[in-house]
Amino acid sequence: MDYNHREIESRWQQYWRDHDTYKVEAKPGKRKFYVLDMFPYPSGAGLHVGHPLGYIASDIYARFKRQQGFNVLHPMGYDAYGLPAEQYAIQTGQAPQKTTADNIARYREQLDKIGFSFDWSREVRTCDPEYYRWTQWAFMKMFGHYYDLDADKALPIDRLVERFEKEGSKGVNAAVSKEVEFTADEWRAMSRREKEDILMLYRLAYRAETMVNWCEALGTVLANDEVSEGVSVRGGYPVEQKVMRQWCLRVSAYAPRLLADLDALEWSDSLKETQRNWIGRSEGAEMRFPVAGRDFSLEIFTTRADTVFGVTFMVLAPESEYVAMLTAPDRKEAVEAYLEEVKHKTERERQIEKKVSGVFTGSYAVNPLTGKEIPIWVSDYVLAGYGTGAIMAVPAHDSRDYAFARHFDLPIIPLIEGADVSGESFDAKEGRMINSCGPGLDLNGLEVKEAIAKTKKFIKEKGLGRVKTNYRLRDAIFSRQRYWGEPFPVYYDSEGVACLLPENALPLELPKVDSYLPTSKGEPPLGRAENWKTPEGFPLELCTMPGFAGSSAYYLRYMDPHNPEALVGPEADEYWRDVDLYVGGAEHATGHLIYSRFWNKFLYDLGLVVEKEPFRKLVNQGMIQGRSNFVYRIKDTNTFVSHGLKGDYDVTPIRVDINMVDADVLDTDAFRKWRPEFVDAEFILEDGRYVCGYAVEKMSKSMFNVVNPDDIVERYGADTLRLYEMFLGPVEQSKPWDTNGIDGVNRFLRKLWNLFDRAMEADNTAGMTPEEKKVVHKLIKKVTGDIANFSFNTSVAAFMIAVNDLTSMKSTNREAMDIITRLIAPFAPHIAEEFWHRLGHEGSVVDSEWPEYDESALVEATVKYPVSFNGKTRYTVEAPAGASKEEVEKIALEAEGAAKWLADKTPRKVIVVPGRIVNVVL
RNA sequence: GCAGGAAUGGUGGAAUGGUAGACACGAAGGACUUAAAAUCCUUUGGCCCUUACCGGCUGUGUGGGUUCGAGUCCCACUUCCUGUACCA
Repeated sequence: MDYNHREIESRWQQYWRDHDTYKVEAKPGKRKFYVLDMFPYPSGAGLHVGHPLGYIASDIYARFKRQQGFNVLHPMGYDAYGLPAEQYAIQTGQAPQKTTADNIARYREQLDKIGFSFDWSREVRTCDPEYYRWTQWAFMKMFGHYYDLDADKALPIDRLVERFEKEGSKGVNAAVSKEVEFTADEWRAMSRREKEDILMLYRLAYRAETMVNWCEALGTVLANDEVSEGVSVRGGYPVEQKVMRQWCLRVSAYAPRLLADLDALEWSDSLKETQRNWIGRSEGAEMRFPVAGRDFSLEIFTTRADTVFGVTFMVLAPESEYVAMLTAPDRKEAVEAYLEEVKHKTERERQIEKKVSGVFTGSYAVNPLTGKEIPIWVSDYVLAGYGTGAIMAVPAHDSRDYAFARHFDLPIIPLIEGADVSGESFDAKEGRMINSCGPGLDLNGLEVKEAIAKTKKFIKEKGLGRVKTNYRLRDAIFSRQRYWGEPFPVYYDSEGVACLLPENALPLELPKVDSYLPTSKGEPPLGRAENWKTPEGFPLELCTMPGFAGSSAYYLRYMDPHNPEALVGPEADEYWRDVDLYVGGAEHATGHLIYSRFWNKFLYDLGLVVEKEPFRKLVNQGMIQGRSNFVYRIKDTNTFVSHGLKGDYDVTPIRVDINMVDADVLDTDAFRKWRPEFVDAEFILEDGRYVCGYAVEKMSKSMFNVVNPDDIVERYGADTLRLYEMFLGPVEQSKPWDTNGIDGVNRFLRKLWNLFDRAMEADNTAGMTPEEKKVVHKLIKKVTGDIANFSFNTSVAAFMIAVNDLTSMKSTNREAMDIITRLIAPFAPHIAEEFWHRLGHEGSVVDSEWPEYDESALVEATVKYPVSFNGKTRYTVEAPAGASKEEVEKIALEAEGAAKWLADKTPRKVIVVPGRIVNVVL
């Protein structure tokens, strides 16, 4: 009987469906294991061979754990809200509800063909009202809480109101957008509107003015990467900087915990490091510089308190509130001109150009340590969003300040012994201080680190400022002027105050609209929805939530997907707790993986989840890149020249569909038929063939390099696809897709099939021979270890070796086949299921027991000899079965010289092979 | 600039500090076949020696170091990838 993958795979997939094989329930008392994949965005292009890479790896792991006796939760769903569906809707008028549902159906069909062990009864879709009611619910909870820094957790906003009523803002230590001070009496005297405005500064989900890229023509906010040189990438419409009222999440309040809890996670160092950088903790001091002739001070943040004696000017961010306050009347025109210039640049442009620009305000600050007056400037190299939006400039020891000082010819005072600042600044935090002595503080001769500590202490004692830790992590902007997302459960009352809908109004369903464009008044598309108001007639929020909203807590919903009372019920949460293994791309390092951790910590503070971190172990699978092919058109002709000859012509490379190319040789007839403009194409061939060039790029439809897993499954089978994707190399590594090796993997499965067939025919009921036992147990040991280490390519290789060995020893042993069936079940579940039933077992191989290996089976085939050594020590030499006693002894004795360093140690075992010592075991 | 990672045959890639190149692809040769496909066998890092598959030398980006022994550990450098970037 031949290996017929089509028949086997469709039969067992049907069996799994019929028997609900992958359905899982919480079983208190049984060890749980939660394996999760980052759920996909169902794009119109369908899955390509890169998508399943991580899913296959996690599926193998999930099946392995299940065979080891764990109760494994392995769900799947769809991150269904997103921009592409909306763009498509705008272009075609098709409802995103419909296109998304179609795409999901297609994804499901493709996923099913690969034989994953997902429990589909737990599927979630972020665009499903029964799911997103919990996204809206979480938002409401965040709106209703603030972050108390003394309790170091989120507390109900009512508690804050109580304190305000009793004591005003005094003693309240909370994460806040802007410090405000008021007494209890003042609070009580405030209007409702005023109180709400104050509370908005504290809420974890809050509305605030934020700087955005606004494109008038498109009627929407654009991300920085959607803007280039002041115009929108799409359409080329002008874009300006604009302050807009946006919903935000106070993620920054959790920065210290997000940083601290990173340590205990089993994530890759690089990913943890990326998150640490993103959170960006820096310790420093906040200092006040009095403004000359005025009764207020400029607050700045610095990590280099030691360099105060070298401050020769101050710089404000253009958006800083200080600018208006400090601009002298005679400088007003110049400053305003500069602000206008900056306004038309995007933040990104400001960063890329790096052209030094700025303007003097006409005001001076007083250096609190020297009493000297220093000019205050405005420049866009200072960011409004970090620290206080103002800096003290130390040109000798900061490269940005240095460039600015050189450009505007401001003084530069070196503060570190031996630092040459004639050509560039000396930024390193090392060396001995000089020129740093003033009234009350002398830093001269101190090391930089000592000087920083001493200065911090000084400014604290003298009341010049305070020690402060800053974080780079900013609050997340949570509004989008788009249609295809979760509506906010928010309305605006007659005073314009943002209010929550009652919880029983959830889910607030996304209404139908007739067009997905902004309204003529420039409102988001929801402005077109009929009756988009509360029963009382108050208008509902028109923005929707961003993509990361729905993906922030989906892992919790899988635990208890049909619970109508809660996102996750306490029993389900107590049992499943957290994700033991999370597999997905590293591109989410600073997005989803921060937001999810934040979301989880918030729910943890509320006592709704038991674990403070959602993802215990994380594996980032590499990307599978595409291999694009190119043809070379000679400029202004319809003649194409083969890759090797293109150097002789002036050519334009054009991507061609890889389906028309076989081993880089173009099918010229197919190419002529591909596009009307190529019908008359002429070719200049080499050796009678047209050879294409190639490049490794992202796999994408627009690059014509997409390989569809369905085609591979159809031709070779799902088991081959699964094994091959694992065999390509380490899961974590990115690699281009190439089909060259796939025959080898398919050949292996056919060999395994034949080996099994012969074993069944032989009807051999004897036990394994020592040789068979050795092969099989070596395999158990290797595969068990490799799966645990996520090293699937080497396990596939181990299977190949074992099958080759058993084939060449003409093994027909059923016990050996039984063990191999269980071992290969996670990798190639269809063929394993087939074997399992042919071996006469009941039930699915999914529930078979993972084999234990027998160390003695491995040692048995190895000879051990006692050998005397140095006339004192006795130890054993372990050698392959083939080596003779004399040979081994001789080698061991010859190695005596090399082993002399062992003189005062007692070796237990020296492992040798003919020719040299391999290992000395102490 | 900063951070993290990587560099091994024609290719993808293996190697708890212990026979480098597992396994696979590709290539070459052979068997079977009218032929092809499929399958099977042999060879396959480089160089050298030999009638004799015996043997030798060399070899994991470069230069040093630690070690009886280094692809692996340490230092410096080169190149590439990935992330991030005026964060004071």
